[in-house]
Amino acid sequence: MANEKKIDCVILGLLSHEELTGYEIKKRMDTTLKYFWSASYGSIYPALNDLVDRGLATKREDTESKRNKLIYTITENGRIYLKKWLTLPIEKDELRYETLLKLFFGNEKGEEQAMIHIEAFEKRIKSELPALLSAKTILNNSPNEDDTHKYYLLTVEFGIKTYQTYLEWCQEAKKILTRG
Amino acid sequence: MANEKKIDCVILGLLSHEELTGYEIKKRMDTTLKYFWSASYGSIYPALNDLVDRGLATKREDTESKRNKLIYTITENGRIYLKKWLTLPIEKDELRYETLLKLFFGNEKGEEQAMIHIEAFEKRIKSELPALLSAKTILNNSPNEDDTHKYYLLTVEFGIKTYQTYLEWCQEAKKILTRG
DNA sequence: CTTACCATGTAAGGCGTTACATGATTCA
DNA sequence: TGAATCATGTAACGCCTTACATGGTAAG
Repeated sequence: MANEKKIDCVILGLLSHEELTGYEIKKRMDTTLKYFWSASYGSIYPALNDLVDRGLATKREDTESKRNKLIYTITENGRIYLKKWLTLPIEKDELRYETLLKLFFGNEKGEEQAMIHIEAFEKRIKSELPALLSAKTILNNSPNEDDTHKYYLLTVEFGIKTYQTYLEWCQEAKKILTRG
Repeated sequence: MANEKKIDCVILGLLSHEELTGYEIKKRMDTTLKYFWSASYGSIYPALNDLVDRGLATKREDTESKRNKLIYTITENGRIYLKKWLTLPIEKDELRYETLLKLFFGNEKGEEQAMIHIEAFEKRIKSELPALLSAKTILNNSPNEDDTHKYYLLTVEFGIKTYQTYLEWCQEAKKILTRG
């Protein structure tokens, strides 16, 4: 019962909110979860079939749509599995920023090059922040019966706060670079 | 010439500062770099031998120490390789926080469980922050000839700022959880 | 004298991405 | 009618961690 694969848990988590196709799961990953998690089709589709095999989800064809959709639903066992995982302590929070790695060794190429990386970073963060801010507005204006929005808000708030701090750091970093 | 493996670049970066053994490289990873990068012996030792095979580093036995040390030195080609990598645009900055994942699906187990995860996160951050703060003090009081300390400071500053923000978020998150 | 740490490595296996392969539908 | 998007999947491959294996040295 140990060794819960993260990909299984994310998918079950998403399915605990609503029925979804593999394609839709990928979309959630790329929008809602992308600030703290990611996954590719190459891991999602096999995982979905695996979940069905283990009785944690069921699969059915969508008859209403014209498209060849396969809709996945979480089962009672799937919900139990998810809940169990949720109570386990966090194994790993990992941050892997190539930007910081290159800055750390920045003396080898000098200030100009370091500045380029900082500015690229700043640009990316600035471009992603609006989506988070609008998500917050939407969530605050649409409370829902179950508390899903509240928990979603927790992660959005994390994103906003850290991204704003990243931008402050960019200013500070440029100052450190150009002084001395 | 493309497809620079990150592990090679980190090692070359560390070697660009000073000669090191594989064991010492691992130590740097676990202290200095751990806030934004990590690697295990299982990737470090093979990578080191590979770097030697490709002429990017040299290996020699330490005759002075009583221990069986293998000291690695970056070569001129290694330095060229490193510099080249430093000029390439960042491919990926990745954050993968299981804490946020579990909070996102938190409604399934409720407030109490979510609170446990937030407090565990808070505790971890609080325990790691002092090392960053003391690193900053040390770096500010020991400027060096080459600018390595300045670039190191950039990443330390990033760590301090984000960790402090994480702690602020913890307070905010608890408020969001217990209200409404 | 034994615990902690120094020190180097390998093998198996897990996990995941990338690239490929295919085809339907919607929209301009 | 052609591009974008919807939609599902597989195969190859890469990269890394975990666990194992081994032994020396320093310190209490």
